[in-house]
Amino acid sequence: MMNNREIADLFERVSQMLSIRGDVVHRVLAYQKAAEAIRDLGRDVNQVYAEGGLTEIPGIGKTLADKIEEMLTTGKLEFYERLSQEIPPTLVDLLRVEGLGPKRVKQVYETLGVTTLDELTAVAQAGKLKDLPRMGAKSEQRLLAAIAALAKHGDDRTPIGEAWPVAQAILAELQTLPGVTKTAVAGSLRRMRETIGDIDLLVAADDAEPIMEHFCTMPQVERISGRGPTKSSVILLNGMQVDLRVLPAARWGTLLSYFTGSKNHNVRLRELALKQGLSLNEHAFTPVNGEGEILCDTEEAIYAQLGLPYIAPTLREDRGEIEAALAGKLPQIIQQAAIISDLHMHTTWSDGKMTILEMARAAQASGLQHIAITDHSVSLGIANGLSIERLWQQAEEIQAANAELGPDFRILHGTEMEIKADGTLDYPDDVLAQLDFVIASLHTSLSQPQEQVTDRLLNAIWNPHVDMIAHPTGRLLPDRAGANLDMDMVLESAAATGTILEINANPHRLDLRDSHVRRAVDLGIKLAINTDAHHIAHFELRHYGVATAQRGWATAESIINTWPLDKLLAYLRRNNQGKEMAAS
DNA sequence: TAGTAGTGACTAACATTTGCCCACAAATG
Repeated sequence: MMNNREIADLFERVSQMLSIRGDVVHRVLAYQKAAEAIRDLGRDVNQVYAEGGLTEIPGIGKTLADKIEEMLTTGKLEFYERLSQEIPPTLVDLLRVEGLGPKRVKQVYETLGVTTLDELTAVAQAGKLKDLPRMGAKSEQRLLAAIAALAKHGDDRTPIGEAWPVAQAILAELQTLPGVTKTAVAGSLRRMRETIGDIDLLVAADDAEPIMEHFCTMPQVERISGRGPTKSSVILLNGMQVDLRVLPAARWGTLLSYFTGSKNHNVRLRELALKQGLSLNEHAFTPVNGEGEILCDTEEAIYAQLGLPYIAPTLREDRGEIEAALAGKLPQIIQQAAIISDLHMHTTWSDGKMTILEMARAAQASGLQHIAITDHSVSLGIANGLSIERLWQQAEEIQAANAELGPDFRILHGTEMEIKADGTLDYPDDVLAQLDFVIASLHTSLSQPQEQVTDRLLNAIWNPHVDMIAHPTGRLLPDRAGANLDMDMVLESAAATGTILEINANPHRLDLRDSHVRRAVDLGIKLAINTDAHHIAHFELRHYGVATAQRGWATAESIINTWPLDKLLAYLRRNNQGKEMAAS
């Protein structure tokens, strides 16, 4: 049985093979779009197929639905096998080389018989590339350098938590240069995607040259991959690519909008502009037949010109936000300022680095009104999980801390309890009943078969005392995929029981991920944005979680961290009673 | 290829910068 990722990967591959073959762009795009749609579906494609709903997925018509059916039922795709006879699938690897596109790949395949990266390296070293039409010695050397760079750094996307600080540091430096009036992060980093391909930076200044010069000669630059009057691109020593664009401040809005993307969102905006007889680019709106640029110094002005309400960067993925904006149905997405609690954190009682009081004081100082202390449970020995006896000792310390902090702040006593490999929970019900907030989590045996690991999670969800499931899949970006959960069942059960699902704000987790958040919101599931802090410094990671919630179109009402304490406690009480009644 | 209109055919994605070779491919959102 193939899963979403496998089907998306195969469609992606087909799309690239078609582009090498030179097929019409619409066909290439259709497979590309289908790959994205399946990858970000937020549901198991097998389930959708079983319901007969494949063609309701945007971008999936009859032809592609048939192909998905073939893959799901036979595990293969005849079309791909046939295409492979014509275009060797290994050619797709060549596209990863910077500077090699579909046309060149086809050229080296047809003229030199090159099908792999190794063969490409060999012909380049032998000097056979430079004699091809429209190639030369420079191109050959460039390609060899690009192949070396690929081998050294790979082309994997970077987790946002690693890219963000790098971008902020460079931006802070550029900000100090003379003539710089504005700076911004753009691209997928501004849209807060969970992983980042490259860092896009913008600067407003009238004279770009000195800024480009400074940018290209920063000590952390390994090499310059492009340098022009308004746009430069460098590779850092850590392998990350950083692009910089410099334009005058009067064009800031169009520049920021263009560079923030997504590409598909931009295309949609430009289509809308064309319907008004205006061409939109990063410089301005320009009447298609005539003079008179319309400059936009803010993004708001662009959307206003197009007759749309402002669309936040975290929504700009062409996943229905344009249609929603046109219909006046954009969600009022959650804002970080609305958050008044953090319900998942650790202290020195288990594997945290700070005491209960230190965590509480820092949380209060950062504007929160209540928190839950949720140390690990007994069976997670590696994290010094709490025995029942120590749990009650901790309760006393929390009581004392609450007394000390006074009425304006409240510490809830909770736990992050193991869901053990056999599916049982780490504390008995009578213990859980005495806690303010019970989290259940998977940390071990994540690689169990889907049914088994899903059953473990469902058992926890249906327990009357379990209030929330933390980081449901247990994934770690970029390398650990997490448990192979049946998310449809997990989400349906959470909806049925009122069990809260966490959006873990740690940028290596962001779990639930955005597409699952979107689906959870549709199902009316309540969500929590928690930092899972092991140190007060980790409270600063909250914005990653907020952004993920925004990317899932979550409103404040869906996020329990915006609720006052009495509302939260009433919800938890009502839910526990509801589950108990359902169980009896 | 998808979508729409109508059962086979037609239309449909924007707009730029850079490098390098000499008219275009690749890369960017």
